[in-house]
Amino acid sequence: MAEGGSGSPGGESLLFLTDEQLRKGIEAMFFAYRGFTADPDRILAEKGYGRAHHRAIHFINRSPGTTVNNLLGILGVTKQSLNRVLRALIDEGLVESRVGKRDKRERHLYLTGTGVTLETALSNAQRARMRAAYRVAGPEAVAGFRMVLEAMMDPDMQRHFGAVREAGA
Amino acid sequence: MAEGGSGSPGGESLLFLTDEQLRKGIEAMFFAYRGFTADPDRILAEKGYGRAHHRAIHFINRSPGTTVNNLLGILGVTKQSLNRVLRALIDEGLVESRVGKRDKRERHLYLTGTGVTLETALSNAQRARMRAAYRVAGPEAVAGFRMVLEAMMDPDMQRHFGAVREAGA
DNA sequence: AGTTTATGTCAGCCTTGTTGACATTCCAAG
DNA sequence: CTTGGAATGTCAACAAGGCTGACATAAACT
Repeated sequence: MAEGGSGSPGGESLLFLTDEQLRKGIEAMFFAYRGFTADPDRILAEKGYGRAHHRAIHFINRSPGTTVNNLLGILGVTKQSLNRVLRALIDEGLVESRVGKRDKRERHLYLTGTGVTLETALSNAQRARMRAAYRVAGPEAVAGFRMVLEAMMDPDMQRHFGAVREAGA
Repeated sequence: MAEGGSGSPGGESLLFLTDEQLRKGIEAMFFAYRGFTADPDRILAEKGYGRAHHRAIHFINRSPGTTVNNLLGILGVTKQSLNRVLRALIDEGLVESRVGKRDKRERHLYLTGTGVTLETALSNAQRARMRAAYRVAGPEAVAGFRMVLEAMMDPDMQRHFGAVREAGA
């Protein structure tokens, strides 16, 4: 179907990027993102949480002691939206909020034992899916995967990507 | 941080997939998906539409004449949710709904001229972003990217992926 | 004739995003 | 010391877009 008529239809002739090939990339992102979130979503639904809670938990786990403002920058939502989610997590004992030592306005966020337990369950599920995909695709594909994804981010987000700084309380 | 201590920390030794490398893959998906939807989101917001409308428009454009049931399977939402979106698009003249010739229960969906115009704007923006990412990453990376994404999909969705059948009215 | 299928629609609820307004705390500059 | 502004929290209201349940209709199938 409108593959170009020339050679190999498997998507190999990638020097010319036809609209059709780009369309497939777009749809691949759509379908893959759904698969990517499916397993955590199931776990979260059982506990009465949503994807927003997952994101907060993930980034607090990645950078323990991160501040609310920091999280806001990474997650790209309003403080009100984040606050609603954080309040639930704090009230239910998954996240601890400590007043900053140097700057007492800041709140530093940490996962509690319960929080770590949920985070582990979530990321185990997600890692299993990703590991399976990696295994099917092979090592070179993984490198390409990451390279394309990184190039697709907004520049501001590339800054946050992969940076695990411990954010001293 | 827990990068393994051995060789190249850039994420090259991909035969052993450390949790840290998988975490980076997970975050890459998160940040990249945001970048991926950012441009269309801006265009949609101007017109008073959302991502749900975009998805409907995209798949109707991909498979003109597709039925509502078909779309439901692809999009993975309830008919009530989809119907709300479709009603808006039909009322505002972006989508046309034709009663099926063979089976008159079915409605076949088509983009109108206006619908095609918006679709073009949306996919131009998205394709530009993807083309830029592809160019930065190179042809081999693109192949890997697509391979990993396809492996990350739910099996049911792999069925829909890339299939452009014209769905005879 | 009765059942199933495809669709539409109404009502209500939830999550998660938004804006706007306002209070508190507290660092830092004047 | 006072004031400005930054960081945070919180209240209210709203919208998009998911969801469930219930019900209606028309057409197809058996």
